[in-house]
Amino acid sequence: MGKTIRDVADAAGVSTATVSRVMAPENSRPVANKTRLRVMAAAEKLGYRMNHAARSLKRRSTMTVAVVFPELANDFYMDVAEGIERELNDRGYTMLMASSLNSIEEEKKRISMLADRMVDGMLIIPAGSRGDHLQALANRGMPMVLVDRLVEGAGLDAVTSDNEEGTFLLTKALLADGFKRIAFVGGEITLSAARERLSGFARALADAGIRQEPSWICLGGMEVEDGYRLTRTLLESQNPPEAMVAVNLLVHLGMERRLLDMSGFGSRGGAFYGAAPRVVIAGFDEARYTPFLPACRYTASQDAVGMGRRAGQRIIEKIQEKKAGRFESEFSGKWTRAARQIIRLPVTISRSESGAANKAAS
Amino acid sequence: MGKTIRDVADAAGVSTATVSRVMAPENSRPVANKTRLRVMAAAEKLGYRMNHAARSLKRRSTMTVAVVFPELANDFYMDVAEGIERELNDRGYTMLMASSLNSIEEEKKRISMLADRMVDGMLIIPAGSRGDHLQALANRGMPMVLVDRLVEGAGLDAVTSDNEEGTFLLTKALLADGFKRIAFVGGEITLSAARERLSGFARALADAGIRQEPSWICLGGMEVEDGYRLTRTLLESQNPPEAMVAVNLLVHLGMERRLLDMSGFGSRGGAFYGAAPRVVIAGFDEARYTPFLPACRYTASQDAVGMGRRAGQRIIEKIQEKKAGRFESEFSGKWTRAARQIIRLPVTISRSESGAANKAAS
DNA sequence: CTGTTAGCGCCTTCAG
DNA sequence: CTGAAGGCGCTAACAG
Repeated sequence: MGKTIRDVADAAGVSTATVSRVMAPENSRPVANKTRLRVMAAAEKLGYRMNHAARSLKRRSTMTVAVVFPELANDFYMDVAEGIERELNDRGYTMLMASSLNSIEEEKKRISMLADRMVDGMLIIPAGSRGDHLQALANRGMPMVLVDRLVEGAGLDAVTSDNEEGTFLLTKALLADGFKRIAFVGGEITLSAARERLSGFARALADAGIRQEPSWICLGGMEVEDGYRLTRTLLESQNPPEAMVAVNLLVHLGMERRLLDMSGFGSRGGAFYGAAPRVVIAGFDEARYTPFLPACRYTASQDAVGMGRRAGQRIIEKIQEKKAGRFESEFSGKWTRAARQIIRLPVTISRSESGAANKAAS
Repeated sequence: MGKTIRDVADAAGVSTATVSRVMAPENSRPVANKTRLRVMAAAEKLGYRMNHAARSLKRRSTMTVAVVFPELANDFYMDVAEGIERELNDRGYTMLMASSLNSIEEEKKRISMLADRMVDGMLIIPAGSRGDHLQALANRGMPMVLVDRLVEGAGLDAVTSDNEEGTFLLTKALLADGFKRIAFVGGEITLSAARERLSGFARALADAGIRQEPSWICLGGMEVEDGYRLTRTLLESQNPPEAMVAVNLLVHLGMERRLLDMSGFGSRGGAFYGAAPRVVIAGFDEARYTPFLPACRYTASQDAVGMGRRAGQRIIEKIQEKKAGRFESEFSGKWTRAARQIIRLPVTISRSESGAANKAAS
């Protein structure tokens, strides 16, 4: 069976308290160097492994942070995840990941299950725009920070991108290229990121003194299918645009897919995108395959890994603030809650160098 | 502070033992229905939440399974992850995910850290082909099953795809289309999946009575860059092939990317892939963007989610076998280790309906 | 600097 | 069917 701290203590000829102090240098009294070495040797020899359940029970802390994603199979989120994991690991924490399957109900379940597991804090990419359950948990003392998306009701910390600026730059770039008839495609308007992106789009048009054509604001959804559906409506209308801004990469994919289908390849072959309306797309997010999206002209990319790292840092800060706060409150009864903090990371825009229709058009 | 089982017991006028039995119906003595209801009501009213650390300490089981991936930002693995998570959740387990960053050293660290956390079992997609550390942990009693990739030294259970059959079918399809000069591109030969795929390729050629041209076996790596690099060598050789089988999707992407560059778009424009050698690719794995890969003609797709579910089932089986086994051994001193089990899921092959070069060529 | 002691919250025999 | 009692392995006072 597993060796315990008792075994090590006996083997080293010290008390369990001393072993404990050696095993937890961070927040413990100092131990004489000689003793420490003796203990460590004994532990090594016995193959002693800490029992984290016992430690957690006593310390009321698991050194674990839960991260809830709307879905796992998503390039952007997984880059964020890599960032979070690195940051957390660097600081001695473990990451617990879960998926809410894009459902608020699932999100609630997962979150309460994770809370029961005594995670020290939570990083959430909300599945929806309602955040009462999150707020409630946070108010009951769970350190929490939102990632990528904000939520209604203004209490929670967050780290996200400067979405508004992203679409602003994207749209400006299209305008600079001479496009005037520009549409905005996709966007679950209940999601903060979508609203912000639409807003940046509108601002760029306004800046250029261009009136928004209502039929070119094609909201509705953040998935591949949505881009596919909306693009058809848009391009088959009386009044099609000559350029489109995609709310995210999935919608962008759907749009490209529609263009591909409209080009008539499925039935009769021909030049690539030849028979399709010549439309250019500027899109949010980037991936290894964006060079192959023929209509893609500009991309705005977020620093996903950076976002993860930043979120990791922030949640650890909050966990430690809480620990300190608890100490304070036991001591003096005071507990000053820190102000809400929303961190926005810059996005970088770049021209797609290898899009096909793109090049053929220029 | 958190309510304890004691509070509930008092509120319901019963003993803590009874509350405990109500909270853990699975493996406990029966409780009178009236009492049960009273206890549940009290728990509800107090907002009682189980302390899992305490339960784990006592039960020596955390109802947690760790999953170690070589990397998180990978479509295929994350589909597997979704499958695992669903299965685990359905059975009351929690998934702990970690990334080995494609490094065996990191893998070792993560695994021993996770083992310390008292996970009940582990699902591993090995970072490399050496598995001594895995084997060792398994021998010390940790339930473990490999996913996607096998490992040297033949002790560990696994669930993976029928890789050999996948490339066999892919290659056969190309042959049926009349291609005879077929290359195999990419593959870290230390990884079982790569070896198996190469083997399927070779078998298809042999079946067709075609001699393998050594210079068309372009091994080396599983990443985008590898496909990019290898394709150049291959196509600029004296003796280029007319079709290529890609070992996986990342390599495939790199290959397409090279074709794109060789088509001369970067510098002079022209028809899509027009100036590039006309080559067709058959690749392993599929994604939402494969329709946009111009040279792609066939794909062999694995059931990633199914693989995850199967792996989840298998590890739970092993965890329960172990529990039963422990009981046995206390009783009679016997512990029959079950035979090794390797589960192979079928792959399905399909023609890429919308590849561009593809269509133009036909 | 080190040892003694008293639990953390829950489960599980063993009695009743 | 239910209650009483003794830990699981570790930590955090409090003494020495």
